[in-house]
Amino acid sequence: MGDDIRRNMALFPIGIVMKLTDLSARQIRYYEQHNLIVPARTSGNQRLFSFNDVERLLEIKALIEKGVNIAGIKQVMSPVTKESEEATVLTPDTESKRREMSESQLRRLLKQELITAKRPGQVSLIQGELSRFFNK
DNA sequence: GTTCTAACA
DNA sequence: TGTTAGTA
Repeated sequence: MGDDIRRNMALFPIGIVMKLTDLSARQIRYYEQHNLIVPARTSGNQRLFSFNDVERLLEIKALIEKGVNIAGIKQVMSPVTKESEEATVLTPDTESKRREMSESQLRRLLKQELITAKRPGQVSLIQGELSRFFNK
């Protein structure tokens, strides 16, 4: 994937990201403090977001709207890793690798369900279930 | 005019 | 989370 460089290119300032994601600057900065996103900085210390950052913010927004708190989002979203592929490949222990695989698959499934679930009647149920795992 | 950090009548 | 203050 040589296209990654484009998606990771830091391009827009927070003002544009606000319109793109419909999130407040306060929220965007807050999510950064919790390492949900790691935008680049200009020499003047101003944030520069990439397409990847915007996508992550949109996922975060979707989860927030589902009633998931920061703690929950941290567990559902994969941490900001740039060479996650390498880390996985370099794992020599086959067993631990399998365990990590199933865990990441679980996270992906859960995230998909959270973002997909759109039925009003089930949202509250999902929120209730999530609180058992994430609220602590 | 925009963004940044820190803080709260 | 909003919002305001004082800068850069």
